[in-house]
Amino acid sequence: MSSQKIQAIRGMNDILPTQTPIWQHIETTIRQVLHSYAYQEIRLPLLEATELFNRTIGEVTDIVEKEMFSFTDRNGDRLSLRPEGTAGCVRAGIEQGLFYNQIQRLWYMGPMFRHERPQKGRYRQFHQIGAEAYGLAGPDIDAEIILMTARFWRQLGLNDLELQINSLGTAAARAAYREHLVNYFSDHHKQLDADSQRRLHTNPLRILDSKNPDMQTLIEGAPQLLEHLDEPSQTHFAMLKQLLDQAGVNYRVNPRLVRGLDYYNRTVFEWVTQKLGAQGTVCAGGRYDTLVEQIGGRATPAIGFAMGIERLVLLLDAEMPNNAPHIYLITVGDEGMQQGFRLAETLRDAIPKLRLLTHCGGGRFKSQFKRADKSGAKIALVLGEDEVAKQQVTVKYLREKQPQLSLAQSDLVHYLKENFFSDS
RNA sequence: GUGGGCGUAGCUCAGCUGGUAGAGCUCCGGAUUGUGGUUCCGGUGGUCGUGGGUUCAAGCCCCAUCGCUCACCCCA
Repeated sequence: MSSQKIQAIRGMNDILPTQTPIWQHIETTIRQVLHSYAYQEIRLPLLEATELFNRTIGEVTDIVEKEMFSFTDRNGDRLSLRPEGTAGCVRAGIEQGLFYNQIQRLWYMGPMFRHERPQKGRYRQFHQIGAEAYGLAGPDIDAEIILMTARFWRQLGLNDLELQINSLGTAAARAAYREHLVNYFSDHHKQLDADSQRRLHTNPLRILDSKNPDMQTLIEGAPQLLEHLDEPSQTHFAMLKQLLDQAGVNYRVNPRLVRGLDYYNRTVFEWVTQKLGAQGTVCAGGRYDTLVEQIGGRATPAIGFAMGIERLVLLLDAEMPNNAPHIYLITVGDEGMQQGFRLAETLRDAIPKLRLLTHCGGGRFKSQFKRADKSGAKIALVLGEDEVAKQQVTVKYLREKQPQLSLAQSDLVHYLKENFFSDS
């Protein structure tokens, strides 16, 4: 590779035709489930004022300073490519009055951008599908959201994801717990690794997430958030678990499941897999009752989640739906080509579901049949000199032992409908 | 930002102690003048990521640099 060759931006991937069928399959499946819960699509800009993200995640300086795609436009405004969907959704909801004494169940889908070092399942442009419910404070909507995600995996045929849930309580309860935790880890300061000593000052809850094996016994002994929950949060969490139990959804309460940002409260959940290396979270969600107010709206309870499509693609890679054409049309000579085009358009008019690939570029029968085979088509239609002269078409089966046959061109639509598309 | 692994044909990769660049797949053509998939034969395709150095000689050794990848950090 010459260094002058123009390449894609690091961490931004081309999704090639071999991959798009699985993307389409995931998108349509998830969309269908979202509609079955009566969630409504919202489409939002990819670009927002940097200030919007500063307000929501501003307390974590690393994210704002290093991990967003931000720039100054010609007017001198600071803009950022959206690193996630919630901030823009909340902004739009406030701006358009969607939250004013209203309940909203919304979903979105699209690319997000994070300026991080790429690794497996983690890219600079990645794609999320998310859903958010506004205006509901109770555990019932938490359960609805989680049940909906469980249905996604059933519909997609993913059965080895684990649901982990936890409650972070209220901000006040968490602040109190945070003090307990800091005291505990400070007492064992010498056992903390360098990263965790830093976290002690920046985000002590994150120490619980440490991957360092040497830290695990210390973490086991740490005070647990669930034991320091305020009473209403305990009730809320208990009811959520009851609703999940009733629905037959399995889960594991993971007391160490925390969030990097402060605006989360009460319910948090993740669907995780062991199959994707270090990036095992396929879907993550939680309640953020203070976020709307934080961005400048009236206090509005909210819960939402987002899932990474790339990770679903990695998990579902083996089972690609078949998008091969049904029919490959072979023609020889100018007359054949002309009749072929007319015939092809007639077929597409008559059978909208038909995937018909018309040979282009000329060539002899042999090479055209080779391409017909490679295309994956079930049937080759042949229009050579003989057929043209008789207004016929030859039907040859490429995948099964059946003698080829010749039909009048005018009978072809009937023949195909009869044998392959009886329902259309 | 930090650390490991890897850059050789469109793809997957081999290349010994430094001695003229290889295979499989793909693609094109032929065996078969209107019939694919199996088989056989032939062909196209390379600045060995890039730049420098050592050497009679570098894909291989040394330095630098770019890229990919996995992990750490972070995780909205």
